[in-house]
Amino acid sequence: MPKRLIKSFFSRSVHEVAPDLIGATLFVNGVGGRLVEVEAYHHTDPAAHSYRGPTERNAVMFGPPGYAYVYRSYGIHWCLNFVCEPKGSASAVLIRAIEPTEGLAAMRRRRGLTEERLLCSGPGRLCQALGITVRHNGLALDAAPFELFARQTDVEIVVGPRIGITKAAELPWRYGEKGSRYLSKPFRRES
DNA sequence: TGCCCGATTAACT
DNA sequence: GTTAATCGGGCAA
Repeated sequence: MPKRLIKSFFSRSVHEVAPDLIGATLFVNGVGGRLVEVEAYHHTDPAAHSYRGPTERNAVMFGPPGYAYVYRSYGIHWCLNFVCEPKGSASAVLIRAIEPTEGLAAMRRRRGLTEERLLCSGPGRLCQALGITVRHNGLALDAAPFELFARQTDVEIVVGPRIGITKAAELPWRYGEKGSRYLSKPFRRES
């Protein structure tokens, strides 16, 4: 029986939570799969939305851990984050890619695609496939429509610089499952 | 108020 | 490899 992730799981440093999320499973209304790629955003990090202090958009990041922070990216896409650390530290993990296992038909309908590998391989793509929008902003991760379970087997984790940012771009705060076909982009070294 | 640009994606060449 | 799509946050004026 898989172990459900509860709020205490998220009440730690983003740098501990992020690698621990690789191999965990996420479902939204029963649709989802294995997390294979995430990135850590710390409040002292110039690339983090919380870096310049609280605003209407990032308010959830300043609340307690174990909640979803959803924001619009490039005016088009939605991106899903998990708030971590003690309340007020305003740090979060961005979910970047999922290996789809449940609800493939619903994902294909939402994405208008048939190719499985591209269904959830990117932060905007996975939100579209799982039906995540701003309606999910601020919802608890241990209650419906979310279901989040710890990984049950060991995984090999690779680390690298984060994608698509200009500030603090050199920090190796991107985590992925070694060799996964569902990554948004390959990691430079997989050894 | 106006302007710039981003934790992106897909459709181009 | 390049670029358009599209919108709200953040900051200058």
